Amino acid sequence: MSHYSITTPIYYVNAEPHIGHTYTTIVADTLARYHRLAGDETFFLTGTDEHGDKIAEAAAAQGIEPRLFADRVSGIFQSTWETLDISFDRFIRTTDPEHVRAVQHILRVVHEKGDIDFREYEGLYCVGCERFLTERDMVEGLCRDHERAPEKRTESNYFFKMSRYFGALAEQLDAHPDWIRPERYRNEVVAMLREGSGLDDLCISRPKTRLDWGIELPFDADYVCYVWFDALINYLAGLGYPDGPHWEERWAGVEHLVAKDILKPHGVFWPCMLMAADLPLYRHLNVHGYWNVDDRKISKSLGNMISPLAMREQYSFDAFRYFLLRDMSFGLDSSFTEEALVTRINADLANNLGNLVSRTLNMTAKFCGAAVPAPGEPGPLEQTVQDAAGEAAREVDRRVRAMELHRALEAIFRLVDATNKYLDQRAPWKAAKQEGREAEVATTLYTCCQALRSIGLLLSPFVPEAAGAILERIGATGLEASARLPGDAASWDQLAAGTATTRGAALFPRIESPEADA
RNA sequence: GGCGAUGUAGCUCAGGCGGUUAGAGCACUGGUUUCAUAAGCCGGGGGUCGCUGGUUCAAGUCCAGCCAUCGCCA
Repeated sequence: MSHYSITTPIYYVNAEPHIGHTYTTIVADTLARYHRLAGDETFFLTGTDEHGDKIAEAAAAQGIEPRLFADRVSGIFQSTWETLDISFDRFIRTTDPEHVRAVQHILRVVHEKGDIDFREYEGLYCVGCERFLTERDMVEGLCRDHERAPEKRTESNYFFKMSRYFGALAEQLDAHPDWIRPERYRNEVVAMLREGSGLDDLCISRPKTRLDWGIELPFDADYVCYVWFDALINYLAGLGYPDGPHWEERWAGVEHLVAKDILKPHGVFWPCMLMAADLPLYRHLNVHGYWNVDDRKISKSLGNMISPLAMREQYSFDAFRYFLLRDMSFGLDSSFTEEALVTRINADLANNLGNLVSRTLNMTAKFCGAAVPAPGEPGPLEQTVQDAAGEAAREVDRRVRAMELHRALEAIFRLVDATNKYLDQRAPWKAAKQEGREAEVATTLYTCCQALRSIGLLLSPFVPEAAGAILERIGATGLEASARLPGDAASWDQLAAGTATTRGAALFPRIESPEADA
């Protein structure tokens, strides 16, 4: 039994779920569902990141405790994913006791190893920002945000001596070219590690006098752990580290999924931390691009964040899922527009897939008594459909494992096209009007039902609800729970003749008014 | 300023180690069908493969320079 674990980043609770969070989560969900169907022992981890000054400030602005604020927003994330039927196995919060314990455990290990230093430094501190400023925070010596002069201050903090692992990290990147993928992001990390790129040891603490909303350092009660050293460890804690029953197997098969903005922490900090803690590295870091909306960056002020619940309300969540998975080339940026969404839904889901389901089941009802017909001997045309199913199954498997979900969907739709074409070639609506061609009609519709079985299985990780409906209508209810991919999607003669079929309403109705606004 | 990525039909993208008339989907368009969600199926138009120069018998495919866009770093 091979293990497969997939993680999303833990989402920072300073915003509610939008298209960016949703994309990452859907990709992870699709991968998790695929690997479960492929027979892997699968674990899907997501959650929320809740510490830090931004949350402390946001809570203060509302006059509530940080914990309460975090509870609220974290609750929104969790319930949103539940509403959307995201199949996560664990929703971890950085405020969970297990997480706190794991962070303190790693801190202790790395500290005892001598990889954490206490250093005093002097810098320019802005009282308004409550933090030290860097060059880029200042304009003509003044704080960019507060337009006041920062004051010189000294402070002491703990530093993770990360730089001592840069050599080993560079070797890892060299030895495993696809460890960080797509390649463009691997190249960026390689560049970060080159001499003179300015990457240095990592400050991992804040004095409690300045920030107390965090995890206390186990070796100094005056400090809390800061940002990445806290957040990244969720990946271990969520799998059961350090003393849960399965964390080692789960960890051995772990795949991280992140957007490109957090490449550095995941591509550099995290592997260095793991090496310092003498833990194995993750299997892959998979990096995707940004969704722009109407060709602009998403932002609170523009109000173009795109709520997944609103999309579900308006188009069905499967349709939205399909669009996101199909229209973004994994790794590249992509643009969301309502128009592109509607075009996709109509062209692929309504015209090709939905209509195929509809015409197949209508004719099965009309000509075969609403039951899977008993097929006769398959001819060469039937063979082309079966071949197309086999090819789709193989290609989907390859593409999913290479993180090319958009290409996997493309492959499934080649099977849909092949089936539509086959149906036209056989034209059972004509044959049904002629004497003595009943067997041919039965074979034709049986072949279409078989193709729908393959399509339904292959599609189920991508659009679970719609795929389940397809299988249900051809009398294979729940098949996706027990099937094995890719093999079962290519196997033929699996439908029992006589099983009742259902016509059902349009799976994906055409959307006629593209001017609708979300 | 340094490093890197990208630039292929109106749009979104494919095009392992260079080799017949450069591909797909969408969009557009001609035909056809009626089982079906006015969907399907058959056919068609449309590209100086960013620009310039070079290597080669042969280059979107290799090299150099330039332009544009973007990213990372400083």
